[in-house]
Amino acid sequence: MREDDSNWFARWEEELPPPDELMPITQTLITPDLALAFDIRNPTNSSAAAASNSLHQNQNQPVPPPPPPPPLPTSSGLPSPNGNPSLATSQHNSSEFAADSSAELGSGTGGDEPARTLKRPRLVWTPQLHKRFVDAVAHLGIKNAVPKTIMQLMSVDGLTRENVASHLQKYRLYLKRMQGLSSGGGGGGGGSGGGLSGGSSTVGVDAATDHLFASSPVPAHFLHPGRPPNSDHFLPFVPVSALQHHHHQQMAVAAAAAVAHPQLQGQYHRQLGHFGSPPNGQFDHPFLSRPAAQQQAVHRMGPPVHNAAVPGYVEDLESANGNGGRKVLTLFPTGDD
DNA sequence: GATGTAATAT
DNA sequence: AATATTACAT
Repeated sequence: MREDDSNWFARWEEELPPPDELMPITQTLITPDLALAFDIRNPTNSSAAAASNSLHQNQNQPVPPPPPPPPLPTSSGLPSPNGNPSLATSQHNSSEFAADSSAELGSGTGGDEPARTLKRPRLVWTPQLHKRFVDAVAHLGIKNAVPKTIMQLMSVDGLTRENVASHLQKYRLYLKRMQGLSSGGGGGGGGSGGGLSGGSSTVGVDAATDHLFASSPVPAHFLHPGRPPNSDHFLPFVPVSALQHHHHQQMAVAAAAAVAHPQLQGQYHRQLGHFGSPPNGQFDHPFLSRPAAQQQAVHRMGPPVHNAAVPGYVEDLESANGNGGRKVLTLFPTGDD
């Protein structure tokens, strides 16, 4: 029963809202989007990456040697690039600013700005993004396909050379392995799923990111070194710039970052490249399980390469970020494949 | 410095 | 598991 109202002051503490109901004040002070406006990011990337990232890679074609990809008229109206995975399970992610202000007021603590301490979230290689990658490699040719150039060709903002390098490394292993156990079958290319399901018995133990790699057809010449790609057959590389339609404010960002722990992790999020989307209605999966699915009902042009019905690669996005609670950077896929 | 590769870390 | 990071050789 109630004691005495006069004693309320004795237990005022109990009236306080539980910790889980508290929201850091910093949360509402500065929105992530606002943060973007100031281009707060981590300078860990090399100048090249930074340059490429910071600037709009409009018609800019930083790829001197290789054959210039012809602009393809992608009739994709690009409805709304909002097919954004998880955008802001925001909680106290703006910690950077909190730290920032406190740091400044606190008398320049060592001067380590959060902006410099920020770590960018892990990149999530969506099938779409991977395809972009493959296309880039295909057009560059195996020889010129080095991280830097690939990165440039991909024109995906936020993508770093290391991202590509890491991915490339794995991808090469994948190709290697594929050559081993698939000469004619097409286990490799078309994605006849059979190729990789069996289980790494032939060559070494490698196979982890295969689903991803399998989601995108592998250009033939990848497996047969010694024959230069005839010309440009595929790769409707569409200069992202072409589609860059800026209208209202900022359209929802393409990247998503989720924070989980109040660690010293700032959040990074910015407009990530929404690469062109060659019309295609093949991959219009509801990419996300969340109420934010992206749908692109475009039409396809022409299948340059035979691609078997690729199994809907619809891994739960959750599986990617559903882990302990690391934040992940997801370049949103512009439905195309 | 950029790259390739293996090993290791998160 | 999927990426990132590191170490070392090129």
